[in-house]
This record gives sequence, C-alpha cells and structure tokens, in this order.
Amino acid sequence: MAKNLKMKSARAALDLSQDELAKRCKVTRQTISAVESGDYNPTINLCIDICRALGKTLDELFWEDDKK
Amino acid sequence: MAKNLKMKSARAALDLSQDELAKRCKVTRQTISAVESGDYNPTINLCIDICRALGKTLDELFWEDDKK
DNA sequence: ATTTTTTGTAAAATATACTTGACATTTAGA
DNA sequence: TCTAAATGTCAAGTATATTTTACAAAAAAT
Repeated sequence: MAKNLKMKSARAALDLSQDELAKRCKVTRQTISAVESGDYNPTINLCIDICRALGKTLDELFWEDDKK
Repeated sequence: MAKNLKMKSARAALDLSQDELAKRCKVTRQTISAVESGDYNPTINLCIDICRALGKTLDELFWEDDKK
C-alpha cells in the first residue's frame, strides 16, 4: 500500500507530532504511524477522528479518485 | 449510531440488493446490512469499495459535517 | 394466496485492527 | 558535538470487524 502523504503533510501543516495527533484521536502513536505508512486498513471512525483533528475531510485524506 | 440512509438510498438508486452489493464488495450480506444499520465501524477499505460500487465518494456516504 | 427474493438478526468461529512495551534510528535544538 | 524529541518497527496480547450458518419476517412477484 502507498504511504498516506496527504495525511502526513496535513499533520505537518499543523505542526503536530504523531504522538500529539494520536492523543487527540485517542489511539496510540504506533497506530498513527501505521496509518501514515499505509500498510494498514484503519476503521472509518479512526479516519474520521484523524480528519477532524487535522481539519480535513475523508475525501481530502483518504480518497483516491484515480480509477481502478 | 445512526443508520446510514445515504448509503441505503444510493444503493436503492442503482436497484441493487444488499446481497448484490456485498458480492461486488467481496464481503457478506450481513456485513453490508450491519454497515447500513449503522451499529458498526467498518474498515476504510470496505467503505471505499462500497463507495466505488455505488458511484459515490467517502464524503458523500460516510462524512457528517454537522457534528461536533 | 403462494412462492421467491430481500432483509433483520444472532451465536460461534476466524481474521485483523489496535494496544502495550520495548529498542533502534533519525531529526531538531542547545 | 550532545541531548532530547520524534519516528520506524517488532513481538505478543486484546478488542473487534467480518465470516459462517441459520432462522424468521417483510416485501415483491407470480
């Protein structure tokens, strides 16, 4: 799976560490790290929590409109 | 959790049964039923598969912008 | 009215998301 | 340099998403 660079840059834009984002989403730093590195299939609720913490929507962080 | 009526109506608009949608998403009918009834926390990959099968995006089917 | 399809739901089993704890490496600041 | 914060990753455990099998009821079709 591809790395989630959109999420990584959205987090960087807010100057948040993985640990800080993890706390706001009530998961562990390892989980955030795994989601960003892309070798993961997180639940929609976690994705929504991440989006809210980063001020983005699902489409902005987790949707790829290129076909297939 | 609230029922996912956006998903239910998107499926109805295409005249697809839960079973048919389930096959296209490679999950069981029960899983689709649970997602629609809302007492569930599906994975993002399943959500994406459902969106693609129904011709919608994540924001259209799984995002609530009015929440807090 | 009767059959067939669709849907709701439930218990037990399996697959996997997520945690906990830990250690190594990289990056940023002093 | 030196140090601390940030990140990558791994193994083992726990929580939960998803499957399998099954039955009953609602809706649609004949």
